[in-house]
Formats: sequence, structure tokens, C-alpha cells
Amino acid sequence: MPESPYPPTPCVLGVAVPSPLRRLFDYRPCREAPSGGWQPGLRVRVPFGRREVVGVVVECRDGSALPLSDLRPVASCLDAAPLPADWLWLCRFAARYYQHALGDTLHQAMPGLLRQGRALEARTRERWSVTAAGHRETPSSLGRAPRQAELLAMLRQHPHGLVSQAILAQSFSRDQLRALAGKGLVARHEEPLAASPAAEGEARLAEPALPLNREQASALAAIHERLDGFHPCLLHGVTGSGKTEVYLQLIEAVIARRRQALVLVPEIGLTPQTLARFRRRFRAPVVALHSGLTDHERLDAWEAAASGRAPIVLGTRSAIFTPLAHPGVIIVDEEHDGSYKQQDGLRYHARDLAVARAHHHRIPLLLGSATPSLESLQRALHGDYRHLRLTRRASRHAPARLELVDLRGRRRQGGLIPPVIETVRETLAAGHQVLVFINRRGFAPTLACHACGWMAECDHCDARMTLHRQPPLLACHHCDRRRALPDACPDCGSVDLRPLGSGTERIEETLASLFPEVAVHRIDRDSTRRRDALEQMLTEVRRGEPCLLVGTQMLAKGHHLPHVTLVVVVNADAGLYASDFRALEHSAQLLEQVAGRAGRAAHPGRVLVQTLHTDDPHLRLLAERGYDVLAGQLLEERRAARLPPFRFLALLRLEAPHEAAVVTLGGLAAEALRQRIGERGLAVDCLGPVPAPMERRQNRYHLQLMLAADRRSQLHEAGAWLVAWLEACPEARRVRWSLDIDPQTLA
DNA sequence: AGCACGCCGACT
DNA sequence: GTCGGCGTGCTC
Repeated sequence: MPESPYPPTPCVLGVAVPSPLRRLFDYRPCREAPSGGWQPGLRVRVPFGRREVVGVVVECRDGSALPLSDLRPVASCLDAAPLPADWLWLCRFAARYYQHALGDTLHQAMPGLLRQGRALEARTRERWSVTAAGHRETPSSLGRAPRQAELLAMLRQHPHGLVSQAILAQSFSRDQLRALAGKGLVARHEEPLAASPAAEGEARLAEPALPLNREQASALAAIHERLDGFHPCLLHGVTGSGKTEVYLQLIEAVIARRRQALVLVPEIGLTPQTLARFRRRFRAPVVALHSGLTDHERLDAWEAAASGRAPIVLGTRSAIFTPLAHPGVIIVDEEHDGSYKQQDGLRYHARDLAVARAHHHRIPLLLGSATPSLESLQRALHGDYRHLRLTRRASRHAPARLELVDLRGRRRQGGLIPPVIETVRETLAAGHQVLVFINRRGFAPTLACHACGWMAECDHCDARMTLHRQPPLLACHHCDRRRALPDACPDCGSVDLRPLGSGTERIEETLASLFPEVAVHRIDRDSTRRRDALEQMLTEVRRGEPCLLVGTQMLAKGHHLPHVTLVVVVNADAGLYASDFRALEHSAQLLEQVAGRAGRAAHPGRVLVQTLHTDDPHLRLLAERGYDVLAGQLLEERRAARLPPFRFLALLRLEAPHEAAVVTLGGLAAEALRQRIGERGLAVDCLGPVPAPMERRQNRYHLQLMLAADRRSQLHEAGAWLVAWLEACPEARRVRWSLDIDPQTLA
């Protein structure tokens, strides 16, 4: 039998197709095989039902469970080479771990243009700069080529080179460039189109590294000595202890080894300032991935990272899916931040995927936080992660202690009690700035009738509507419903309608009337809706004039506010007494973050925390001994209560317009699952079904079923079985359901 | 998720 | 007589 002259062609391609169906679809290859043969990772256009979609080849097999004659052929192959293997690996891992459809996972992890079937091509620009030889060269030696001499002279004016476009615009030619390059006088560099366009024109000089204190140096050394191999570290450093400087010097070491650094920051952390700090620091391009990019920019960034041309990639949650040709380190800043968890679709946690990815690549992983999540802290204490601590602040001052202020029986003015207002007055008089923190936007949490007790409620949710004044309306923060303010109580007709409680707008109003002589800046989602509004306000504030800042957690996280010396927390209780088992952890993190805004520069700071529960043991522990001690205590409580991180959870959420459908399905699913758990002898607890904390949301009923297990593998098995059962269950077709692995909140 | 098929209500 | 509501079923 003569050997076939063609590369072996599999009979069947297992293709992941963008759909919630958790299985592959088999196709026959099309006539023209891609040059490298059929391989996993190639995008294909395939007929699917009555339409054509872009899928990804995941398996190349000899046969199919279906008769080959039933298979439809691939319409066309869209790639010459497969999409990056590390990307494909991560998507497959995430789909398996989060029990999500692979086709859907791949689809959402791909830049939009690739989803649409666009070709993946390297889009770069060339930069030309003078070589050492070019600097020594005397222009006269180019006597017979005056244009080349002029070109060389021009390039000498630009120490960091010029992009081809700029050179050609000066009516020099590509031949002249090539001629100089041929003589070794200039050199050509290719750089990603997506990187650092802001640096164009401005001096591309790297800013020098800052000197490290002993703790920073030893943290850096600990990572530096093991740049090869999986090496997870928790960089646990108080606010202002210089975590970022450690990141920057680590990145420097990584890119010096020609490897890439992937840096994740929380959603509100990727500010122009952060980006500018990275770009100033490195001569190498910094590629940023954020929501403001166009589809083309996003694809360019992806390609630059995948090809290895982007040494530093900085992005939010979804950036964990950026392919890397030469991964060198993954850094997750503020690793405890809730924005790393995707709350719909593929419900992944970017920090957890970062751990998996670093392990896969055998590279170091750095998780940084002043207030680590209990998950990461436990792993560090247990020795799974190296625990690197930074306890010293760069400023002379010790971190401000929380001072608990008793709200009981005190008259409040816009939420603040007289002694607190007095302290605000003194601080402003001393020429400093004050930050007032309240985690509620709007004017007041609701509008109430003083005659009959009626409160404004949302028609679509089990929730009160928030009163806004700018513009005046009632808004539901759980759905997008808005209503005009009623003139009278809809129940009793009384006109005595009053705001109940305080939000940012009301505090702003009160403070403006109490302190007419200083500016009051409100910073929340409503006031910063306009792009750059936040940056403008912060720039104004950093000028240092005495002023009042009123804001939600937007203001609490990360921003450097050197002139703030007093922080007031209007009400610490809201978060402390929520039903969610992570409520305490999250409010402690938030309080510590807010407190960290006080006194970062020349002056020491104070933090006043108003509460009705000055005797609350957790709050006192936080105030008296700080986050770390409280976190230790919380870990013990979690251990005793058999909650994460000592146990693993998965939450099945069910939702439908009609309550009956959800309740029926919830009951059936729980029953079926319990039976299965029994049959398989799994140590998995199935709790519920119970109504979700807010049963009705956007006019849909929400129910949930909790799975808990000591062992991940058993939780995974139970979850996988439940998902398969639901997919086959006819009653589940009219109910929207999703399984949330490692749920962050129970809402 | 799409997308079509299919069987019942108020309109040019 | 049709346009269109969303229930049900299917996608290699």
C-alpha cells in the first residue's frame, strides 16, 4: 500500500460551538486542510442548526458516536495556526472547574473580532533608532547619499527612535531606511500597535527603581530566588507599605529574562495613574486591557501578548484569559477584591484561575493585599503559599486606629453626630481634608410616609426604592426601574413623606450647609458616570485645598489622597450584620481600606467609625488589634462552622418568572441529587432548596440549592451530575439555572 | 443561546 | 383573512 502523500487527516473533528450545550459537536473536515494539518485550537466556521457559527476544534478523532454520514462538513477553517495552546488549556480548565459549556467559555474568552471570524494577524509598527555605530558615524561618510545623512541626523535627535509612519511623513523613503540599516547605523524594532501610544513623543526614559526597605527587599528576594517553577506567594502588606514597588521590581527582573508579566488589578484599580506609573517605569511597552478599548485595540493587545511582543500585560478580571508566549509571572493586586469574581455566565474567579495558570506554566504567582481574603490567608498560614509580610509604612506614621463612636441616643445631622461634626470642623480649620464614607448612593435608602408607615417599594423586586435628588426620582438599585416622586402617600394620602436614612447625596447636602466655606466633592457611581469625572475630581483634591470628600467604596479603594487626615465612616453596621457568611470579612476589609486613606503623607490620620454596636466583639477586635488579628479569629469561626476555606461550596441558582416552576424544579433537583449522593456514598451536603435572600428580583423568583463538601473532587462529582441531570430534565427548560462554584456571595 | 415550527388572538 | 404572541424542540 503506497503511503499517502497527504498529512494524516482525521475523519472527525470535535468542535466546541458557542452554545450553552455542554458537549462537543462532531464535523467532517472540509476539503482544504490547514497547512499544519487539523489540530485542536483551530477556529472553524461550521453549520449549526439553521445558521453558521464560529467554533473551535477541540478534538481530532478517528470516529464518532454518530454515523459518519450524519456529520456535516466544516464550512471553512479560519486559522493557519491554532490559537495559543496556553489559552486553550486555560479555557478547558475553567470550563471543567466551573462546570460550564466549553463552547461558551472559549467564545467569551476570545476577543470579539476573533469571535466574529476575523483573521488573527500580527499588527505591529516599526520603530527605527540610531545604533551605537550610527552615533559614531560622521555625516560626511555618507557624502554620496545626502538624504541618508539627513535621515540619520534626524534620527539622532530622537534617542528613542521614530515609528516608520513619522519617518515616511518627512518624505524619507523605506529604501533610505533600509540602506542605513544595511550599514548598521540604524536598527529596526517591531512593537505592538496596542502598547503605550501615550508614550509616543514623550521621552521613553525608564524611571529609576525606588530604594526598598528591608522587608520589601527580602520579599523581592524570596520571589526572585525562585523565578522558575510554581511559587505562589501572598504579599501581605499594610496600606502604604510599598507593594507596588515590589511588583515593579519583580516585573523588571522577569522582563530582563525575556519573559512576560501578567498583572491583574481590580475593576476600579486600572486608573490612568496606575497605567502611567507602569508606563513611566519601563522602557518596554505596557499593554493595558480595559473596558474602554475598541475591538481592534483588544485584538491587537491579545495578539501582542500571544506573540510575546508585549512584555507587560496589565488588565482587570478578564485579562486572566490573555495568552502569553513566554509567561514569567502573574501578579494579582488586591487579591481579596470582589470584582475578580464574574457574577454571570462563566462564573470564574480570576484570582483562582491565576493560581491554576501559574501552576500550569510553572511560574511564580504573587497575590498582593493589605487585607487578604480568608482563602488566601489560610493557604499562607498553612504553608501552601509563601507568606511575605510588609508591616512598615513609607510614611512616618503608624496606620490610623479605628475609633468607634457610639451612635445610640445621639441626635444626628445628616447621619453625623455633633462631636464628629466638631472633629470635621477642626480638621478643616487645620487646613486638611476629610473623607466621609457611606456605602449607599442616592439621597436616602427610601422614602417613607410618617402618617401610616408606607415605604416606597419596587414593583419588580422585594426591595425598597432609593430616593434620589439629582435628578429627583425613586430608583431601584436591583433592577433599572425608576419612578417619579409621589406627591402624597399612595396608601393614606398624607403628604408627610420623608426621606428615611442617608445616602451620599444627603450627606453631601448636609456637609455643604454645615461647611459652606469649603468644597464638597461627592464620589459615587452617579457623580462619576461621565468619563474622566473621577480623575478630574481627584486631580482637584490632590491640589490640597481643605475640602470634604463624600463617597462610596469607589473612594475607599486604592486612591492616594495625601491630604486627607480624617476619615469618617457614617455607619459601620450595615455590612456587619448582613446574613451572608462573608459579610464580616468583607466589611472588615472595606473598613481597613477606608482607614488606609487617612494620613498617608505628612500628617497622622484619625478614623472615626460611627456604630450602634460599640461592643460588637468583631468590630472591637478590628478597631483594637487590626485586620490581621480579626482575620485570624474569623478563620477559627469558619473552621468551627465548617465554612470556606475549610469546606467547599457550590450554589445552584434557579430563576423564573413564575414561582411555581422554580419551586417544583428546586424540589425535584434536591431530591434527585440527594438520592445520587446516597448511591455514590459522597460526603456532600445538599441544603435547600431555599428562597434566595431577595426572592423576587426584576419580577423573577429566585431559589437556591447549596452543595457543601470537605473534598473538592466530591463536590465536583456531585455538581457535574446535577448539571447533567438538569440538562436532561424537561422541567428545567422553563427555568434559568446556573451552578456557581465557590460562590462569593449568597445573594 | 438562537432559530424555526406551530397553534391561537386582534388588526390592516 | 394575516401578523404575531411565546410554548416546544433541535442543533454534529
